[in-house]
Amino acid sequence: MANIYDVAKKAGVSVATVSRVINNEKYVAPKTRERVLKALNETGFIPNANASSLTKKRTNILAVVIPDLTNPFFTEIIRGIEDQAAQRKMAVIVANTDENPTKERRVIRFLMEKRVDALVIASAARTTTEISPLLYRGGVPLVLLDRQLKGLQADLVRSDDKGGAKILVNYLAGLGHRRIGFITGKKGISTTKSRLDGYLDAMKAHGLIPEPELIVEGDFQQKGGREAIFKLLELPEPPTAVIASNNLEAIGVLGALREKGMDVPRDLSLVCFDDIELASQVYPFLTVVAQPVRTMGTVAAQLALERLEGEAGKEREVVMQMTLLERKSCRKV
Amino acid sequence: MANIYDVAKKAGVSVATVSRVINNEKYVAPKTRERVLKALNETGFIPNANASSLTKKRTNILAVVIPDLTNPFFTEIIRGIEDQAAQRKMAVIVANTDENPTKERRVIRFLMEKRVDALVIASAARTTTEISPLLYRGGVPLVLLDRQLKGLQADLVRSDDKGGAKILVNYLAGLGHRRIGFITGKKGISTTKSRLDGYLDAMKAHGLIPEPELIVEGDFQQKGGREAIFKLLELPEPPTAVIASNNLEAIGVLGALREKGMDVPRDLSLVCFDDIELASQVYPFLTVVAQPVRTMGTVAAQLALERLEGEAGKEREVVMQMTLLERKSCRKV
DNA sequence: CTGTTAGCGCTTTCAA
DNA sequence: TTGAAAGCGCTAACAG
Repeated sequence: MANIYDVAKKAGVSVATVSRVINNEKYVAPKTRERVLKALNETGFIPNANASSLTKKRTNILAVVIPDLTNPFFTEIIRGIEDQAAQRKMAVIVANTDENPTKERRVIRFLMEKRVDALVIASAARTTTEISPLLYRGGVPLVLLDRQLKGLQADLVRSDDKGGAKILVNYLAGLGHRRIGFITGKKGISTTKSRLDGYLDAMKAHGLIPEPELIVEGDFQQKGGREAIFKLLELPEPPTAVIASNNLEAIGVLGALREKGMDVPRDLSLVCFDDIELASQVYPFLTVVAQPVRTMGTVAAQLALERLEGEAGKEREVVMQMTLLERKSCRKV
Repeated sequence: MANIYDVAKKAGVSVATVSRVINNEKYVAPKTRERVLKALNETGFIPNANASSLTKKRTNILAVVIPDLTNPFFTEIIRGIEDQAAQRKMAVIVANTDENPTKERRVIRFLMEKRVDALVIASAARTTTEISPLLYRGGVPLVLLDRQLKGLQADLVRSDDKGGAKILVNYLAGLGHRRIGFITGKKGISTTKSRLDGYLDAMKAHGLIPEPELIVEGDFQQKGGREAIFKLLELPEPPTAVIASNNLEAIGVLGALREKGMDVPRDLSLVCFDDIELASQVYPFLTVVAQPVRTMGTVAAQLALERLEGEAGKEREVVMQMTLLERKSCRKV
């Protein structure tokens, strides 16, 4: 492949001039520019961004690290990030960690080695120490998305998880449910805790004792939802309603219930966090509390890019409100 | 940030030695290695991959370019690609083009500048010329996914679109439908044409004249499906069944129908290409022909990486079979 | 306006 | 087993 010297030779100028043309600098005589442009075309030159980033100390990459690429919650967020990045001429690259902290470490390491300019991450890590040394050393603008990492000095964009849980409990209690089961998220993730806390608070506020047996651990995946609901159904006195800590868990529940020949909402009421837009358009079924996903993406990207452009100062936290989308997965009791 | 010289100084060795340790080469005395490792740690050194790729001429990046990150069809494929890439220690980065050829051009250009090692792409381009010069110049192993680009010398992994269309028509005809509408995909995309061709063939095979008015242009997006179904419903004699060229179009149709107070399948039977796994688990509704998405991803990655490892030879084409998933969106007539 | 030249951070001969 | 030094392809003073 042609390099800048080939182009320079062909155009009869120095590499500096070619560089100027490539980077659209002024102070190149129109005629010279033309000759260079011609040479550029003839050689089929494609600049080596790795070389240039070596001197420029900029890659123009905004990296997004998310735990599950097949969860529409995250892909919608990415759209928001892309919108914002495009405006600043930054390229977005996406990396997936599969909710796997080890994989996440590798991915982050990789991105740091590539010297990406900024990082937006919904972390699968349970403790700050799993990734923070890497992050600090990199010294890259960092925005935490959806999930907080305590002690990590970084901007944070999240939703009001506690509030969301309360909305859900209030809704179910309003329908007359008293035994409300709760499937938690993945252990160690901040949203898992907040959502559970919100559930506990709201239960108490309704005078309902949240019995430990009603709370089962999940993993933010279908599998966890599936296993959790089996446990709940085995209870001497099973819940009449269940809250899943995210959309995928709810789907796991639905699948398990179907196998058992049970019907939602006839035999059990079900709600969860996070919408699945496509599904709800196919058939508006699942009642959920939704987050303003796209906006969360935009805001996260904004924060990251502001830092890049030199905004110093203390880390900021942006909290979004959740909204109840009532559909048909619950019944009065 | 520390560079290799800082480490070398701290360890009291030359940069060459440090480089050897970083890259896990042999012929480093155990003692020396230890000292270097120590210095590596103390400095918090993170190698600059851009610098190393300059000399190594390898980035260890497999790039995936897809037209719609929110379409589960594509995200599932990515999973397959990731599986395969992980085995070869390649990192996967994903870029989204929004079905926009211009954006796609920019994205590809960007990836070529970054000198990614291989490219898997479901192209939004309508003509080869839109992107091929770029691709050829880059000289990068290239695998086309789902969508063919005629004249582009590249491996191809796709499904039997014509066959899928036939399955769908046969199914509907079997239910007694004779006026079967067809919403095409985005103009200029290979799958759009193949699916339409399959529809036409199959209709004829059933002795049904595929009237032009029954064929409406879509765009592989919800919007297109929505607009198309409005047109079909305005027909003097509307179809009793409709085939959408992909999952998102079908969802657009469903939304439009709901607004009109129409019910599927009571008032209209609906089928489409490509499954939406999550949705079908929430409520198994839409009857579709599905492609073995995950496998398509793995195969695509395999082909790409084989080329990278020197496999020369003529371009290969892998064709997958489609499967009918019968659910509840159709009725007998 | 243009060219020369010294890096950017790392790898890779080549000698020792 | 180790180090010196010449690149990899580009940018950024600096001088002219």
